[in-house]
Amino acid sequence: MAEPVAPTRSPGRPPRLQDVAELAGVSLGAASRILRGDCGNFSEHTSERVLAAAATLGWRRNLLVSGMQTGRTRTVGVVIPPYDSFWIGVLAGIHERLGEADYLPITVWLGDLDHMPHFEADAKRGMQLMNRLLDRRVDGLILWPPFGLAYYQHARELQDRTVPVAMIDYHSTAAICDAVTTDEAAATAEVARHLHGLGHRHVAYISSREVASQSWAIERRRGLEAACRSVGVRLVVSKLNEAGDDAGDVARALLRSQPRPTAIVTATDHEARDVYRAAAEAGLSIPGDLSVVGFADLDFAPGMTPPLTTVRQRAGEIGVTAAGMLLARIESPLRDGHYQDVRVTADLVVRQSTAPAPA
Amino acid sequence: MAEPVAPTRSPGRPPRLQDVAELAGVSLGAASRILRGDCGNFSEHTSERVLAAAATLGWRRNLLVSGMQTGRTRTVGVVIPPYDSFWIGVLAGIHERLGEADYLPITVWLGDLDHMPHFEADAKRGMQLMNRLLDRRVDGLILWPPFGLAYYQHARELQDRTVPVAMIDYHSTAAICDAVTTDEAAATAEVARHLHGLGHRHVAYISSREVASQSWAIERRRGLEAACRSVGVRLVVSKLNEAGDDAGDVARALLRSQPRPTAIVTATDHEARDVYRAAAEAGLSIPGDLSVVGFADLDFAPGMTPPLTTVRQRAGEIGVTAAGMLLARIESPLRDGHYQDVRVTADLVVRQSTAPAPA
DNA sequence: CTGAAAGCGCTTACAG
DNA sequence: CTGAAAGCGCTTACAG
Repeated sequence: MAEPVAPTRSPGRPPRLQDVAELAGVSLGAASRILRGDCGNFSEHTSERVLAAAATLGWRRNLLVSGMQTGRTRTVGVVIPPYDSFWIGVLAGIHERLGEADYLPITVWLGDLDHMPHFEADAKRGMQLMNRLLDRRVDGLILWPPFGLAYYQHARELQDRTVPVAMIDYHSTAAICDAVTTDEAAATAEVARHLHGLGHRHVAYISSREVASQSWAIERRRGLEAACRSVGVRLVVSKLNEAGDDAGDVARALLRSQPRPTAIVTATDHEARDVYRAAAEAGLSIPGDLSVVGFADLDFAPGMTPPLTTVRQRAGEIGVTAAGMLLARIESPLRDGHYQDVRVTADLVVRQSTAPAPA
Repeated sequence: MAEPVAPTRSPGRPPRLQDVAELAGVSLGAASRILRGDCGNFSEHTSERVLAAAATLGWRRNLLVSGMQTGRTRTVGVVIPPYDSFWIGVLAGIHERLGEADYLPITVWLGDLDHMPHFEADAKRGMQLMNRLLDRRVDGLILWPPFGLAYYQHARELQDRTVPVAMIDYHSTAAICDAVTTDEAAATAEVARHLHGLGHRHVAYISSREVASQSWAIERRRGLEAACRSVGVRLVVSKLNEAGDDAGDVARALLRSQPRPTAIVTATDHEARDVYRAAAEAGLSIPGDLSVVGFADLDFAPGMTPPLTTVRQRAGEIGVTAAGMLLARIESPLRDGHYQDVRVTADLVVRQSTAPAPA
């Protein structure tokens, strides 16, 4: 590959359909129909001339115009935080599925890999972001739950601009839109069985902030409670504070409690990291003195010391599914009340942070 | 936050400007001007009535239309692989800067956190992706180098559709577009000084694939060569194969070589991981027997055992800078040949993978 | 200070 | 089988 040369800026504007039609010697309307494949009744000769003319001039459809005319932009707004590898995986799945269908996602990011945005603090900004998407006439929206809830709360103010929505990781009893969630019940049952099988009878769970938009957190905790009860494991639950920033403190407190749990399960791998740190401070070895189970299988989990046993959420599949559901909804909008609610399997990945309970 | 209710679908279409004008009792043109802030010569009374009418109806500008009319969509195409935390950071910076300017990035992803795309294999697909962006009339493009090169190589076929481009991590001697790169010379000099100070005199460097689009890889290797020469450290360079997948083999070979280097520097933190593995296999301890320096400071670097000494690239700043340059170029297009070439500082982060050279 | 009219680049009934 | 015309929802000279 040789160094390319800066292109000599060609003076003209992009070619218009008019130019193509003239070059091919047909009317504007004919050219339009032929180029959209609606060539039903044109002679092959004509079709070919038009196609050739378009190729010669380098003409390409102006999607802004067709968007305006047809009301469809083949574009989907996505509001999701690029917070960790789970969400990046979801985003990748969305891009993959939408790309196949020749749709383009338009993503609005908040925060980054270091900072999970705390949406509750700033619902107004959320609406601004969604409006920027709606102003571009996206055909649908894939939303992170805090935005999803804001969207529906402001549905009135949105007036006639509402579009189909798919939410990720939010399960609503009120069925307000299509949703994809992880099968929390099955996943937590696997965790409970795994720990029980290793002889653990006294387990602690560090839950996340359990705010309304985090329905997964509530489901995950309840799932684990039910599963532990059914296999006969005692479970002590702690919840993080409103800010969700005290996992370290919670872990330290747990490790000082008497009797000390022989295993700790955390809402996500993030908190498992804090447990590792607290255990090191307390001079406890993992998994010798303490077993740890995370959730999500984030990218750093296999590299932890020891590698973390965790539940792998299928991020890509979740993204693909959400995009697919939204696409279906865009095609056939609104059969009210028949929203889909898909559960995606998660898989327990046993690594070295779990071992038989100390005697 | 109570469970929201599904909105009763309002029957109408979104309000048009016409509706606003009628409600306010002014002409279409007047309403248009007032709502775009071009209210130069309208009575305050009139302005207020129009604004009120728009608010009442929930009218919002249709950006497809203004895009078509003005030729500006306030949208930027971004083609970048979400491959690791460096690129995610770049993406976050782009979103931040573009958002401030009320522009929206439209990103086309290839690959995901697990798979770095190998673009060279599929330039045709690359052009397709860029065309999908151009068809939506993006005002500019921020490109990953392999795409940037393809873009300029196909500039002819793009005809009059070219838009301003900013490239990340590509430095061209031919100055074909604005570019942001890391200050490789300064960064590698810091690495050389650090190792020299610890007494290392025989160092190995594992370079990346040095294909044309990876100009950073070439610069990084040359920078380190020059820096080592100037401080008096012997440097042995190995390059990865075309596929870039043999870092483990290269590391193992290096550790068997005689005399064995006392330190290994790698093109990125990814290869440093392979070195850790190879060292473990060979029964060598880091940093006791071998010091290791990575590059990028990816998210997993601080969590490695031992935590990796590496050069932190300022991903967010790189993204912000690229977006800013592109925005400037969109405002005042094309003062040919005066492309900017910004170097962003990188910072050596000393952790526990480097120590004095064994005697 | 404000309105009527042409136009952005297409699509889509409707005629022939 | 193909063309002339109206229209999508606005913006923007150009008149008054």
